Amino acid sequence: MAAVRTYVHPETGEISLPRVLFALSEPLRLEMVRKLAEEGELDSIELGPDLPRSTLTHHTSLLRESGVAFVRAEGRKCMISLRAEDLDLRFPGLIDTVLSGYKSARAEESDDETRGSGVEQ
Amino acid sequence: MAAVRTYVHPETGEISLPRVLFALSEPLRLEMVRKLAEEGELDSIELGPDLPRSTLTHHTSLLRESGVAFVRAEGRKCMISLRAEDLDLRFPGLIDTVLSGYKSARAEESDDETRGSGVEQ
DNA sequence: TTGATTGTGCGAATATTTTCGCACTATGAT
DNA sequence: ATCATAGTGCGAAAATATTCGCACAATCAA
Repeated sequence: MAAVRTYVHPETGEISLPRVLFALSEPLRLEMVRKLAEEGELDSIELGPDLPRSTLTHHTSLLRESGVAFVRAEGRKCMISLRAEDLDLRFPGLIDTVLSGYKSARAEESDDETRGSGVEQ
Repeated sequence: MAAVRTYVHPETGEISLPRVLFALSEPLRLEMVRKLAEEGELDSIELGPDLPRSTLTHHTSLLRESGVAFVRAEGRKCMISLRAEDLDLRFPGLIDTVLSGYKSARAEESDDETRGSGVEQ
């Protein structure tokens, strides 16, 4: 037999704005969310290849508990996806504006690096 | 003479997304930001009438340092305003979507209260 | 069944945040 | 000058968050 791993998720209507913002305020998690938005469902190792496992679990749990991510067991793996539709129902436009702001700030940073170091491709 | 109180603010281009999200992830500060958005410039006491002064200073400093609020001395008072234009230049739409999400979640909560307690106005 | 892989949960160390009293400075009113 | 008011900054306590080793459970493959 098999006690399949299950995960509890807040319902869409119960997702709390401060908790979502808090989840997104951590650079590591913000980057995870970007990956999920761009690449769709990922297993947790793809989400944080260099992190110790227990640290990874910590962050994915936080994303799940805050309503940002949906988690399901798939064999040994742990598949994670962004709850984009739910978030958009609950807080319309939020994830999009956060991610596009993140993207443009990142683009700017790599500009800086390129100019600052004289690196040219 | 008089060493007038001055406040340092990050430039628009230096405002960091995680820091802004973190600033907004605290319920107390989120409520402050809502007040600032709705009522315009306020002095710090209007922003947190029931808070101890040093706690108030802590939160307004955090809002200022994260680029969310602009602070200026006015006599003895400390006038605080939302850096709405700067934030919108840096992270277009962010503050609006956060505040409208906050508003609708709040509306829903008071719905709950009303229904739950049978209170009717 | 054995072994390798993936994830979980505990517990402890560390770091960060929050709260707030208190002494102090700046300002304005009398 | 004196007094009351508003705000700041320090420092300490408490609360939270983060990191991660380690033992363990679940799954799959051989």
